[in-house]
Amino acid sequence: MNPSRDPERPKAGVVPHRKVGIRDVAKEAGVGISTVSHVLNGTAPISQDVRLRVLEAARGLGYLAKRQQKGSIACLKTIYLVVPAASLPHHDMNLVSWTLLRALSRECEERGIRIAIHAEAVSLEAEPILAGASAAAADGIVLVYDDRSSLLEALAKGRIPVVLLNGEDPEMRVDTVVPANRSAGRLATEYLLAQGHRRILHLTWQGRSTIMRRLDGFRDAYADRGLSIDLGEVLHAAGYEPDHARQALRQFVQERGGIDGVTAIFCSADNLAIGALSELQQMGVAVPGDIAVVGFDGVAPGDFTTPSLTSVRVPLEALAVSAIQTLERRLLSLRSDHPVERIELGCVLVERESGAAPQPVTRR
Amino acid sequence: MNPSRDPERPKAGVVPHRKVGIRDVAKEAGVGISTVSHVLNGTAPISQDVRLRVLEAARGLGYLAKRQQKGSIACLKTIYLVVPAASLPHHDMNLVSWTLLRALSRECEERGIRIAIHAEAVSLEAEPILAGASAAAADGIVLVYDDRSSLLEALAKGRIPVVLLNGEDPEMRVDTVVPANRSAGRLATEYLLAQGHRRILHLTWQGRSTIMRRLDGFRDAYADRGLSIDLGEVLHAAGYEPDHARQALRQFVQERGGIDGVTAIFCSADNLAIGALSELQQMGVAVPGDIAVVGFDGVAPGDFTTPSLTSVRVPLEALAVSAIQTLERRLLSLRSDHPVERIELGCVLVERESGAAPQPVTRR
DNA sequence: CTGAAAGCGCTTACAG
DNA sequence: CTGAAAGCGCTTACAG
Repeated sequence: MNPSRDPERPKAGVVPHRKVGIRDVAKEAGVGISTVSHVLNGTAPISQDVRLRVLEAARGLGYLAKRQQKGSIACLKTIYLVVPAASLPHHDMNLVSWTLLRALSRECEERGIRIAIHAEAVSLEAEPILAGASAAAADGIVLVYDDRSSLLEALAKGRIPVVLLNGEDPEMRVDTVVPANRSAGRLATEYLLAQGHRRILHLTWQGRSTIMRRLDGFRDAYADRGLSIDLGEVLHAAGYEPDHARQALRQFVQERGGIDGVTAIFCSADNLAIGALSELQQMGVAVPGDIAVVGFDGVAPGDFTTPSLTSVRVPLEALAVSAIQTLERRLLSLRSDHPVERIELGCVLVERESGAAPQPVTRR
Repeated sequence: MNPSRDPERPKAGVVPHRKVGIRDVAKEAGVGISTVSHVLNGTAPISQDVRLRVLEAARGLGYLAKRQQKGSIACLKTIYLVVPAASLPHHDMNLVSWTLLRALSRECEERGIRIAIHAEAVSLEAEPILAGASAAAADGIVLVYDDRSSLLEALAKGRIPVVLLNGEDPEMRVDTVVPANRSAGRLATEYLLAQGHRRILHLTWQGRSTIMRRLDGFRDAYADRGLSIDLGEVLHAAGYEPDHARQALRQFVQERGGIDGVTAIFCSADNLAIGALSELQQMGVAVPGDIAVVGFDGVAPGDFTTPSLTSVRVPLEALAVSAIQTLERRLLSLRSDHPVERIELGCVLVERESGAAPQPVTRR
């Protein structure tokens, strides 16, 4: 109708909110300025029709989001970021960390939050962390990966709110934000089971609590279909790098005198999947023809490998945003007795070549 | 200093925000009105000292919370509340439901959100729910307890956002808010283990997925101390009422020809604990002298039983608030691809008489 | 780094 | 149920 509008495009992340106001929304929705106000505040009975039109416009223009954010910024000026240096070097795990940290810093930049980074001595200890956070006048601490119980215990006793990102606190002393690892592990496994695979190898490593949840999900999927978990097989690599996967797979084949009936491999990290793919290729095994491969992380671009890698995508951007929001909420309700929160964000399976069914069983 | 002030009392829930404004905060903090604005928006470099004073005042007066809420109200006008009628009658489970639903309706009232209740035919079916929500012009659906996979599947396909409260969706199709059952089950068990108990009976029933997580936590606690889970014992009652607990316990004693070395009972609901207490009393067993008893829910007043019941308190009010907030966030980010959220809220152990150590082992 | 004053955006009686 | 106009609260140059 109105030719001069380039209509609603929130575009996930790139919100162009130069200065959207209530008047823009009114114009967009074709109503009066006060009507918008009434809709937004529920201060007058508005017809369903107009109400939805206004909300639609407000959401589309990013006004709703803008208004939402306004309240929060207040209390969070500086965050103290604590990351084990050990998680930074190395291959793709690195890519995951890197993407997560970039998302975190982007979100902070957008909101004008300063980030102070904890310079780690040898390993992360509570005292220097708390001292550092204090010195940096930080309003909150974002702790990534390291979820040793003693560390969490000590940090929780400090006066600065802590959010643990990508780690687990089974004793719930600090707020936590993690991908729904267990649920996603199950999802990936079920994807393979639905294709008819029964003997699936779960290739993983034991370094991190969160990774073990993917194994839990692997087992869940079998249990859910009433299948014996003994049909599946769990193989622990010595680490999370492609070479570790190769070694583990090679040894497995050696010990069993072959692939031992396995028709699919579900890896707990893309890195491992990359290693598995190359080892399989070397063994002359066709993927996905002979063996299907599914990864986990979904950070690397899809055509990074041949065949392209079917993988579970972890919502790293959303995790970063959620961590900040959780910190904000905690700051907002300080001294009130709001319970500790654990937030899990769902992952989605990105279907590409490596995990495809040998023949189209499900559809056709 | 200022004699006319009745200082900050956010008082969890009963926020008396008649009309707190930026000027109230300024007066409270003893600064200019624009300084407050600058602190809240980060629009000028403010000294750490003044900044903290202002934030303190803003939080204390409930201004921060008020401002936070403002943004949200917009999109959520009506919620469609779906509760299995079967969960409403009966004893204490009832008390739990009742408290949860009251918290939900109080929160909605405070925010001017209308609640439309789904009138259930025989059992909850997706189609009539979606139709009813549409007819009620609801902006979102709050589904309580019922987490059958087929129901969630169908509801997730509707166009109205759904939040599942006190239920589980392992496949993560809808946003979920639950108490941290597993973590709390572990907490309660660890509390008993720390007192020296080794042979603990977990008295539960199999009706609900969320309740089974408390059993998981029971096992976690043993595993965490490197103790064999065989030391513990799991007893499934036929239902969640006190009588079911009594029956189950009686049968257990009969079969084993005694209490079989059990020195503590961890019940997955206060209701069961109440039944256990009365059965133990009838058997002439002293609580906590001979056997310690710990419940789960923490809704009933502490002196409801003799001895008073040590129990895990589930944060029902916070759960209700969180469910509404989750719905709001979903509405705010509609059409953007924000991942599905699962939120767990931590529970705390309320120590009273029934779970006390026979002799002070831990302290002294 | 802080505040007095001008100005703008949103809210709020009120009319239709 | 909707909008024009008055008014209030918060923000924003700007001075010190």
